[in-house]
Amino acid sequence: MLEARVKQASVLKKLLDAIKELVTDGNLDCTDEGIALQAMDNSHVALVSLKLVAEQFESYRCDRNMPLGVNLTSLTKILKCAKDNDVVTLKAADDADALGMVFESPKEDRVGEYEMKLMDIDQEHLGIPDTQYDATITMSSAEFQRICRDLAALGESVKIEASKEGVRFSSEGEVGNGSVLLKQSAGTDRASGSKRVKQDPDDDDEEEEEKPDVDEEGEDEQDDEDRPKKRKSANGTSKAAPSDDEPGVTIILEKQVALTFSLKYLSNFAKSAPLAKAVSLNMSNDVPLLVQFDFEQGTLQFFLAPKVRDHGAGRSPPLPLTHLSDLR
Amino acid sequence: MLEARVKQASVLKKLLDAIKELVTDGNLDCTDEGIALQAMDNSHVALVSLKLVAEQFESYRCDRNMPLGVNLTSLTKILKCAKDNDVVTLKAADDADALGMVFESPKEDRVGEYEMKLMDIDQEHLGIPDTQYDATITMSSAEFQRICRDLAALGESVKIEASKEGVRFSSEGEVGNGSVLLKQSAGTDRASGSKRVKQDPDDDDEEEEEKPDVDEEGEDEQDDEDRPKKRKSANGTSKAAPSDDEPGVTIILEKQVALTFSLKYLSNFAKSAPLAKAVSLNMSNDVPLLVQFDFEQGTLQFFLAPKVRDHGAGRSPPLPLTHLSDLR
DNA sequence: GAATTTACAC
DNA sequence: GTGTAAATTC
Repeated sequence: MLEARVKQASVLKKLLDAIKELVTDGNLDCTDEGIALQAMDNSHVALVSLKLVAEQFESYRCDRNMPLGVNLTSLTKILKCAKDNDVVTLKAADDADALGMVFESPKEDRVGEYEMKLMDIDQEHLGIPDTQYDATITMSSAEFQRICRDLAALGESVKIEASKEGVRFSSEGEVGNGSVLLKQSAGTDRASGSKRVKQDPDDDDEEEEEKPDVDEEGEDEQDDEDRPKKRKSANGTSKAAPSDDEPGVTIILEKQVALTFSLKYLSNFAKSAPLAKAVSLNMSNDVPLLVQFDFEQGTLQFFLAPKVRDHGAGRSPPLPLTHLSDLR
Repeated sequence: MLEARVKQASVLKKLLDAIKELVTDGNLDCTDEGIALQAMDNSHVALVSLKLVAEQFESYRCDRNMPLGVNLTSLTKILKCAKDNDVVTLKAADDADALGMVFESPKEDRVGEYEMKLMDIDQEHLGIPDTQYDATITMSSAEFQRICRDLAALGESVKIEASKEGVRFSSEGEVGNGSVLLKQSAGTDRASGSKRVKQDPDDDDEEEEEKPDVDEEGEDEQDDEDRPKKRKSANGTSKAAPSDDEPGVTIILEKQVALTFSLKYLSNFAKSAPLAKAVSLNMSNDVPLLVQFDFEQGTLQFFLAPKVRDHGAGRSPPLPLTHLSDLR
């Protein structure tokens, strides 16, 4: 049996807003480690992977592994019945054909109890390889969303180029061309040589926590320019930039990378911005992009294969990620 | 002749927004006591009864009784020509075939004059019986609206169950089931035995006025729990809970009641929420529900017959209230 | 919260 | 085709 308690309904609402347009049905895989959802998007082009870790629930109990097949549209409808500050308890009996949800107002003077029918979903569970990425960009998720929205007005795809100085997003279309260059924030230049460039979802560090005085090695290249005094610890790929207010831009670069992606999908990924102040874009040539949002309760990852290099002039659809091997 | 002056056009606007979807035409019955409108909804399932009392107008004069047949859609259009803070004067000559409206800005630097054609409407005037209700729930009108909206996403009808501990709204549908339980606020437990459970539209008490130090009898059952310290005076059925900020939930119970109603209609009633912070739900078994909003200028009542008990599984339309006798 | 757009209903 | 209500966006 499952009983998981979440302090703020708003977290779940934001999660569903973030993925419901990409995925309509999926299994909530409940284990003693937490709740995970992994699914291809409806056109089998992108992969969504959500992890909510058990420790970050207000309380969590899951006696046995169970995949709960949910329709995300229905789940969204029911979550709309919760106010943002409500405490949410997810409940499922071992043999349940329904997911129970209890919404309690902070003052405990209102209790909503809802039950949603479950469905059987064949789960092609993809083990996601622990890729070493050539380039990892950490930036404000809001800024990422803005750039996607702006460039989507111009063209269908965006070229993302990561270099030592910064990252450039550019798009071409009928009305015109556009590009946005984000320069790396001061004091965060981590060029090649560092072997910390990896995407490791099992990393135990706290997310969204600033630890300003625990900067490790690698500070030698840093010089104090009169830039915004946001110093990012940038400890690993899967970790978003610290979030005092607005995260700066951090680039960890093994190798220069330039890849082109469908803006339709990136814009969809960017809808997760309310979940986390920072987003990381992880790229290697000819490997699917990983767009990752780390928030207090867990991690939300999106994978998208790059477009083939420039034949078809942006008209070619993104590569489908149908098989696990495609993720390599 | 009629000449009635209203300080705030917004009150009339909110009133029209509240009922225009239910009723398209009706008679404004003008007497020296005030202005009343009573009409069945367009499908003759619900009854709307509005009373604006003469004393609560800024000035009021009505020499002889006259029913002014108005099209509420047209009236809404004309009221949109008034700003919320405008002073509105309604004018009608004794033999008038038109209703005159004057909108004056608070600074008196703008005057709008409008005239709306009247129509002849056969008025089947229903004397509404002064029912004693088994259960009277007073609660935040906004919360009532929220619950109707939430449950309408799940099913077509809602079961309302009033008991001593609280009131439960529940609905069942394809996606799932849902229920909301509101607990009675602390210090307001008024169980059976009290003979103050009646719906009396001629009650002279002030509405929406807190009189905190004039609590009458009936406080004996009250114990001080460490709940929110809103103590409601709960003086009578037709009186909404006091409204410092958010009214708590008050239940006056003669007898436990459980009735099922069409959510489409209840959601429509709930549109009156902007008129009053509190709403009262008055129920007896097999008798139409009374949903009542008390505001400074008067009272707005909605009556709706309950659905027949559970054959047809929520598909049966609500009972029409075609005849007065049905209201008993 | 307001304004716009879209969808539905008359 | 018009007008209103709901959904979405700013």
